Amino acid sequence: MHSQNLINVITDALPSLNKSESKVAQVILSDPDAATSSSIASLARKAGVSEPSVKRFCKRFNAAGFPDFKIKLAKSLVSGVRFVNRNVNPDDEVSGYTPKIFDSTINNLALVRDSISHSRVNQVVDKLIQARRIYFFGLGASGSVARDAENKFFRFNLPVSFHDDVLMQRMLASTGTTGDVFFIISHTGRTKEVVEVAEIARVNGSTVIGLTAPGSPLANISSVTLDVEVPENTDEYMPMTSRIVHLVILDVLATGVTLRRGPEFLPHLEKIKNSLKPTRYPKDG
Amino acid sequence: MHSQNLINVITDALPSLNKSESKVAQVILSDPDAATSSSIASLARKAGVSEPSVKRFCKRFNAAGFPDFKIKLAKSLVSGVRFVNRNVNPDDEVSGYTPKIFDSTINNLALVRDSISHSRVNQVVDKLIQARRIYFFGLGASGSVARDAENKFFRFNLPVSFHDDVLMQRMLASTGTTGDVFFIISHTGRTKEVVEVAEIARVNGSTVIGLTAPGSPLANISSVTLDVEVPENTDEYMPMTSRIVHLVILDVLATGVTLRRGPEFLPHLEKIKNSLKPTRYPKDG
DNA sequence: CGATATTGTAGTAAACTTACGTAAATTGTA
DNA sequence: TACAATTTACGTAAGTTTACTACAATATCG
Repeated sequence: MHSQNLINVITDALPSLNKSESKVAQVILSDPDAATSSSIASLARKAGVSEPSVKRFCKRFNAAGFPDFKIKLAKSLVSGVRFVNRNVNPDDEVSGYTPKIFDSTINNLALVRDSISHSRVNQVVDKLIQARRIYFFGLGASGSVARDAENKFFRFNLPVSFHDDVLMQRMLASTGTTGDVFFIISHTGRTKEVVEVAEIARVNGSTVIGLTAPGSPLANISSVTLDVEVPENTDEYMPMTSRIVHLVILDVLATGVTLRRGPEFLPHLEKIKNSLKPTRYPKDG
Repeated sequence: MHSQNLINVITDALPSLNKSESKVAQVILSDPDAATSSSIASLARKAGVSEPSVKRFCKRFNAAGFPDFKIKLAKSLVSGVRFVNRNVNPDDEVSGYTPKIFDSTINNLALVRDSISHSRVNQVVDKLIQARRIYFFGLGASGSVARDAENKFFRFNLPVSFHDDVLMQRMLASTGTTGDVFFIISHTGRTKEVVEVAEIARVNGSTVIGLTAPGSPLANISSVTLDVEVPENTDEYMPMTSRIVHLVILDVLATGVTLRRGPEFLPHLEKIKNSLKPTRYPKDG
């Protein structure tokens, strides 16, 4: 799950490590950056273990040896150091919480980037391409995501709308038929109203695409699900980043649709872009 | 200009290198990834120079020695190869464009994370704390950002609203007074209607916060500006990422306000969170 | 108590660095 | 232009650090 990023891999493996290995892990996790620039000897000393123990630790994580491990660690650090244990503290200054919030968002994006199913994305693009019309539904924060999606997808010359009103959603779902796509966005996938709307839509033969948490009621009832597993908000001060991930996934889908449409579709997009020119102050002015 | 990334730094320095140094540079640039996993000896052999020449090369680029250089190079490879020149191609498969879109978003977030002015953030948090009421305004894609902002900020027990209707925006701006904050979101900062609304608001003594491009008309007329400089969309297929950056900045601001409110404010947030429980299917069920 | 897994010791090989010397290039001078 | 002086570039070889391997010791568990 926490694939790719060495730091996360080590963190995940922590409970399964033996004594000296976990000593090494702790030293590395406490200051990964320092680890990349230290020798096997000094690291061993710091951890209170022997050099071969460090080497074994490296091998355990699929590195050829210590130098190779350091390289892999360094690579993880680029988007990694910042990943670990960077919650906002009540006494943080601006310079403290600002990067933390950016980093946590970046972290979640990277996780989803590495775990998202490409075949699912393809399936969803298929459905969107074939759609007679598309409805984007969401409540609360997901409503904004749905609204943004409408703003992206109307460009495809398709009847597209967004709704954040449960009653409208219900009514529209009940009028849907085969060929209609209901794209339902929900962080938890457990909001009853939302799940019910999805049920109604499916009963009437429409396609339901769920952008939501895997295993959730909404995911189970959808025709196709795009799974987004963003860690629960344990910290009171940390904002919810699933919205952002949802938006980026919609960007991906829009790109997929654009590419399927082929280059002859580009002039159309250009036309829409240019339509806004008269509303703007020119760049020199 | 090409700072940060070692590969770019080496490329830029190429003309100023002497014979053996440029031999080393060429070998490294031709396969940087291989360079990170080879010894100083094998690299020297490949380049047809001596080992100390390689070492001098490393020192020239501010590395302590060859191992240190390899670490730095490895880091560059992650943030370099990934971030640089990863536009979507018309013939990309899902597995091609999906990570590219994530990466470009991540890249822009990282850029803003490192360049955003903390004192500005602080100033804006000040204004928001002192606000009698807050209006979030945006059009098009920025409308969704404004809507999301409303969804975050209503939690602070303040009169907050969002509007994506120009006429409403104008009218509200004209009724604003001292103590009212108009938070205006715009990617370009050049949409005439939006700039006019900002003007109207300021004339009436309200505070205008602009979340927009630096140097833009909107930025110039705002009381405080949060500058977001996201590179122009040269590639037809690349989605606009400024929305995402805007959302994260609003997360930062909301966090700032929460922290200022202090720990006695947490129960209030908790109450709002709990209010949604009855609308959801429980986690086990 | 025996078997297995874990950890450390010591020796060795490899990798990296430093010091020094030679060659090449550059500059100044006649 | 020719030639010496000086600087710069480069390589050799020795020295030092670093990392690895094989094996022994210790701990752990049935």
